[in-house]
Amino acid sequence: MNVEHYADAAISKIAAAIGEPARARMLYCLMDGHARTSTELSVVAEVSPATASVHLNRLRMERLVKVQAQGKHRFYSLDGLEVAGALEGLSVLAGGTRSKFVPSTPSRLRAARTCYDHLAGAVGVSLHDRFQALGWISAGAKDRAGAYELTIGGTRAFEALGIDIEMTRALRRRFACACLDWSERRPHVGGALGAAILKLALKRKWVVQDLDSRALGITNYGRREILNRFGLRV
Amino acid sequence: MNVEHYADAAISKIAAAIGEPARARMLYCLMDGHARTSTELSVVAEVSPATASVHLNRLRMERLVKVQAQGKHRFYSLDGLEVAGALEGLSVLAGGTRSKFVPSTPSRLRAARTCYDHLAGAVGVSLHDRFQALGWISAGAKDRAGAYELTIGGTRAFEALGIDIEMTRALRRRFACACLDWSERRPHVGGALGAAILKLALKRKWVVQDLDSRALGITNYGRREILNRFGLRV
DNA sequence: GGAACGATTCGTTTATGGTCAAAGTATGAA
DNA sequence: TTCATACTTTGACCATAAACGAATCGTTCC
Repeated sequence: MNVEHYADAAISKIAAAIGEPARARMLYCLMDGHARTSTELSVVAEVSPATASVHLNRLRMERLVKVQAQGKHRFYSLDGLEVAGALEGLSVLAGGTRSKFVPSTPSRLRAARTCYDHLAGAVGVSLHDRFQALGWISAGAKDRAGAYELTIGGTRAFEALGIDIEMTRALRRRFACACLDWSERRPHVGGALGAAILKLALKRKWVVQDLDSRALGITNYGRREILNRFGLRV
Repeated sequence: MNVEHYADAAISKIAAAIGEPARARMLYCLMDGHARTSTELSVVAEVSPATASVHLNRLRMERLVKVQAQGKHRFYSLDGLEVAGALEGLSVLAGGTRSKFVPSTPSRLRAARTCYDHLAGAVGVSLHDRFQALGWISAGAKDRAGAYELTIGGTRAFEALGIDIEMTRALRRRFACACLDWSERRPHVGGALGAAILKLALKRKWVVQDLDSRALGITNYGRREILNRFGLRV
């Protein structure tokens, strides 16, 4: 086996991994920072699940994506910010001066949107910051990067809003974690707690879901509620 | 013809262009910022001139390199800093943390080296600045970007050093131009005059050439001469 | 246990694209 | 003009890898 150890060879392998339409579509889709299953990505890439699996395996070999098993699902996501950085470098070339991939999405996506199953966009980030400022959540232990602990006050507050924390904790997934929002470049609340918050916001009609996109519309009622309850003007 | 107009498609085409070993070698080689002929690049890429030509044509289509015809030579160089930026983004992934392409070249390259057929590196840049300060060369007309004019004093001075200016002018190539030095990020003297200066420096044994690289060694004699003649400590 | 589902592996087909020899074009030198 | 050099284009060949159906593996839910 001929081991290549020159930088240009390493670059070419990585670029080749990106340079296949189906794989590029997957990576581009994952640039919003959240994980997706191989089936979801096969739809995005417009290939069969079998083909998507092969592609994802290759991307994993090249350290472009990482995978996290969760029950019978396997969630794929970009393996680090450097990967997003490299993709952005390429997109600068791709788009000429009109780069900036995220702003190319409708601007309403920036205000509020779903990120897999939780609340993202400017609203998601604002809430995240507010929850921290109010002392409802706090950064978890060092060894569990990005995880959040719920404080006693936070538990009471979320319960008061109508979220069943005990049941949320019982779900087989990370309870609460920092999910990096690519357009905002700042984290919002992900995990089971994030999902519960989105569910609540939808149930209470603070936001309404766009059927064929990840965009969320904030209702006037929701705007008032968020201002009153969290002191946030959105 | 199905026109793709999504960013992921554009990214994949560009990444595919980079993701071929021979092309990656060419691009990586051009990251030092100076232009090379297709023949030179065919050696770097370890393919035949014909194959190199095909590759370079594709890189040109993707706006990764640009070409500048000069007599029967065609000089290829990276098409803009964005390209170097994108390549660096990839090299971060490729090399882990050991990226930084330019500093990876031996530090002696920074002192003095050849740039195609003329003198580059810190010494080349210093001399360029000194020639301007002494009023030997001056920036040419606006419409000939990067070209230099030789002043009357400069003509006398170079003639006194032993450079046949009339003959140098007769060569079918740009007489004198600013050649951007990637490691220094500042220009040195290129063109026929630059080549004549290097030839002189080699003939007078101010510098000696490393056989298997572009590095130049400055002799003690050369150090003294450059100090005496130009007032430069190198 | 077994049914249902998600995901991966295997085997085969197909096509894209890298390769170079040879011919062609363009420029410079004698 | 003629030759030499630098480079590109063309055409034919071949290897790599992308694609999918079918079979398999692994997990969850009755």
